[in-house]
Amino acid sequence: MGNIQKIADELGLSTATISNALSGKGRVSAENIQRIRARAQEINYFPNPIARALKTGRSDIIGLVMPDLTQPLFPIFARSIENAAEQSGLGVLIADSMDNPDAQKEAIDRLVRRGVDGLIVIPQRGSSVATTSVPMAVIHTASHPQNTASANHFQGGQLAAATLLEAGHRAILLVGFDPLSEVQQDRVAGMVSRLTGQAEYEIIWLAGMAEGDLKSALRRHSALIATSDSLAMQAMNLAQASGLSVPAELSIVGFDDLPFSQHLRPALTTVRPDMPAIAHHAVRYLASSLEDKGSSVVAKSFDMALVSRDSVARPAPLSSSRLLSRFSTTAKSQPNRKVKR
Amino acid sequence: MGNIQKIADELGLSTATISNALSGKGRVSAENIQRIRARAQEINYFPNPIARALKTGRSDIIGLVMPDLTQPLFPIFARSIENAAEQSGLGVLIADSMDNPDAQKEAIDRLVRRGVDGLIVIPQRGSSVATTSVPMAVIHTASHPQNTASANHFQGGQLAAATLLEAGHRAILLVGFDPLSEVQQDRVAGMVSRLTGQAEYEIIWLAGMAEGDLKSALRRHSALIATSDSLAMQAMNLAQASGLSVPAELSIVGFDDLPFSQHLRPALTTVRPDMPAIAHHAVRYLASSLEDKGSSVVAKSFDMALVSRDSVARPAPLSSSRLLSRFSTTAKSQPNRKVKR
DNA sequence: TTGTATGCGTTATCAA
DNA sequence: TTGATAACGCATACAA
Repeated sequence: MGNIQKIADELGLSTATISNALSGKGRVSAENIQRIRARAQEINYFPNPIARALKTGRSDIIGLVMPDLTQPLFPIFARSIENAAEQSGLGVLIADSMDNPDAQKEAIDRLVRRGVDGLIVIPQRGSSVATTSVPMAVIHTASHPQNTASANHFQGGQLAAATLLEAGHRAILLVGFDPLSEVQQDRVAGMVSRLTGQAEYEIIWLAGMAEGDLKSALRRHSALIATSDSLAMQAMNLAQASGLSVPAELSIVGFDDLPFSQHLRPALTTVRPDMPAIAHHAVRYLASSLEDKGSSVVAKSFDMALVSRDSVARPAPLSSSRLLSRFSTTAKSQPNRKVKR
Repeated sequence: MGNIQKIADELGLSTATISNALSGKGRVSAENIQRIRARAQEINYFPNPIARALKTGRSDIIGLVMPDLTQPLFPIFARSIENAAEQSGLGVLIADSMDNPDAQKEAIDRLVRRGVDGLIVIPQRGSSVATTSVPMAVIHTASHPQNTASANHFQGGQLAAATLLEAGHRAILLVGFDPLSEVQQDRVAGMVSRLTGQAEYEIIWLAGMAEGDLKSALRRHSALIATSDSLAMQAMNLAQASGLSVPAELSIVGFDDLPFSQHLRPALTTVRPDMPAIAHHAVRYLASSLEDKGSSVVAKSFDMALVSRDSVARPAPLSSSRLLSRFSTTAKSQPNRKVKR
């Protein structure tokens, strides 16, 4: 590996000609293009990206900021983004925003100071992102004003609800974690929109809630949709621990299709975001913002898909084991508190 | 944000003086240092990292190559590495090596061509890493010649085994996935070393094996150690599905402390690698290789720690429910096939 | 079609 | 203590 000067000297040409031949931009004789390309191959020459960046003002590196690299969804994001970016000749610099808005701002600044051309940001729950000096694609929810690429969480919620409806369920528990999360809100809103008038439902937010409350809520429904697979797993474990059979007595649908979901017992039916498409669109948006100032790529939301596995079944008839198990438990039967809105 | 020239003009000084004042290297009058620093603050000046990199030959960016960004362990790695790198003023560029040695080589090359100063590589199962033109820290196992920082998988295996021994178990199943994985081999070797002469054990590799085999093996032991939490989860699910109570009838210990492990029922007792320490050491090694040629930092292995949760109990006495449940199952009782070595 | 010259922003050498 | 200047490797405007 040498530099452009070396090739120029070896071939008795000027650096300009080498540069032109290699980039294909300038007009160079076919013969020289041949020789130059061949020589570059031989010495395994690649243009120094730093020098090029200094000259062109573009580093061809984008930054990826995520709330918490520890989240199980992160690898799926990261991989899709890295692949999409690589296809566009872009490198990906990562930063952990530590689940904290100040740290998020800090992380963004660090990346910008490092000279990234653009940013892909997955914001914290409920936070907005300060604008920056470089173009930014934010992956959030369709309802968020800053959003450029997202899963269609609302449609995903509808899909989950429809699945349960079709299986015959008429009393469905909707389990979220944090009502401040716009993603979770959108998912729940989708579920509600599909369920209204078709089935009874109850919404329960787990953040800061006693486990016993979920436990008793479980017994009042024949099916449950959780806003994430992690939540679904917790609910499944709790249900099974308290003697409820899944899916015979309780059907469960999750969200995200996390890696462990297929290994659950029963394997979890879940709603999966189209990460490759989302990542690709976010990267395309950035790339286009870098070319021309009037970024022609518009915000977009990608439909979610049902991954049908084993955690959904038809509800048990009322006279079945479900009732028996109800009586056998010590949990006091409570009046149904349906939440409608 | 401007450049060094701008400050020089505004203050009527030369760029050299500005540079010296800001870096603290050259000798500049205390008064001018004051003025220059103040002005830099005001206009929010930061040195252009690209220009600096071109001049110094260092980008202050390191590359992180992982087998499969989709692995649940990745986020834990990535976060620790990013934090450690940031502390040393280094950025982290990621590349996905797609669980495929060719792609791994490809990923490394891409990163090097992008101008990273060094690399942190977590190699594929069983693969080695070709040497590169930049320093490289590999995170593997202590027994691997290229290793620079690793969890002490052998000691972790011993720790898991000791835990079970202390609880009184004397028939222990060792569950791995892929015998080609050196990490898994080291962990199992540690278990075996601690168990030999103290208890009966059997080793089972799940890759390409029928589920029924694991199922029947489960019934022949009072406890199980899996080489990863994912495996532990699968085993736990299988055990519970076939009527074995955990931990009353089967104790389980996992590895890695993946995020979902605390949400399992029962919460999984597991052996956790000290990721922050490993990451810190790998980064320190790289940083030191960048300073001086004779990298003074030496390879190191970090002890693993037991995370004690609810999946381990004393074994049930022979006359207890364990035997009852044995008789109640259709699984044909098999002669014990103990594997020793 | 090819070559010369300049500049991107910084650091470093050397002279003042 | 400070300043003029060169150099890092490349891309490009312009001259030949």
